[in-house]
Amino acid sequence: MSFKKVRDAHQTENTEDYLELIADLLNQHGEARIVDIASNLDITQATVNKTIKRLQIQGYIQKEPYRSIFLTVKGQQIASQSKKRHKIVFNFLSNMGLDKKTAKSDSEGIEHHVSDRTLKKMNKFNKTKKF
Amino acid sequence: MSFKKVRDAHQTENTEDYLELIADLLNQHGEARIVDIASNLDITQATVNKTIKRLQIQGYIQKEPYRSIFLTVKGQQIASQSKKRHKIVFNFLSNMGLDKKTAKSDSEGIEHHVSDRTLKKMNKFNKTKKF
DNA sequence: TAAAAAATATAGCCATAGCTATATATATTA
DNA sequence: TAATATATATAGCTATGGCTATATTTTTTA
Repeated sequence: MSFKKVRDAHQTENTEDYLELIADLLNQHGEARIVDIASNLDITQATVNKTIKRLQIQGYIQKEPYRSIFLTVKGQQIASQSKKRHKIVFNFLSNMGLDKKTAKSDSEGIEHHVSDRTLKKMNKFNKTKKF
Repeated sequence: MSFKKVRDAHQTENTEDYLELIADLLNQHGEARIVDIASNLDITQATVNKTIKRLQIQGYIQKEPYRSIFLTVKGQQIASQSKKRHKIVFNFLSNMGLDKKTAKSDSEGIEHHVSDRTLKKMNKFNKTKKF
């Protein structure tokens, strides 16, 4: 038994949640502000500020002080992969017959722990309704 | 969008991994030692020692210094619930047609993020091969 | 435009989970 | 039984992600 993969996933999980959300905010409102991220994630602005700083250092986002947030190419790639995975998992859960709320909430947790292999199966099922 | 549930799950995730593993070790070898947990989780004994102390303080395990580990009733309950969830998810992934290795690895990540509602659907599918 | 409100930033705190290095206790074996 | 090996414990470090309180900057509005 090895949980190393699970732990590694955790390291990137928060990053993926942020980047996916930032991409959504940029699409929906043209900008992503700390205050919006905070309210969406239900955490304080101070916490968001700190994480944003890390994401910036790690090269996922680009930002000037007191200005709103943009994704780097690296950040966009992660965000779009993440979004894609999220959609497949959400659709799969929905196709299983789960209500929207459950599918939404569970997919947010599960998306980070699904291998490409499993994702492919889910995707195939979404399209053909067969495994 | 709210990731609060995801974060709450994280808090208990490591706890569940430990308790499930300790239960397995107790079943298989009659005792659960720090050294075994460390090798199973692929982390150092020092880290295990620290976490074990937390689990003890939180009332999940019972332990004397330099002695092996036992689960409290509270710990046993968590371990068995966790094991049950894990099995359902693993079987579901297997039934989807995934190989054992993938099913094992993905189920370890997914088990902590699956709601009761989703679990029921998976269980039903495992039994009837239909949703 | 000046005052008030909102957003952002910073400092300092906590808990968790990793690590290495080292000390101590227990078990094994020569 | 004494020496060695193994297991456990502790100290001290890092990074992360929460928090509150407070400062600063930007935006809004009176």
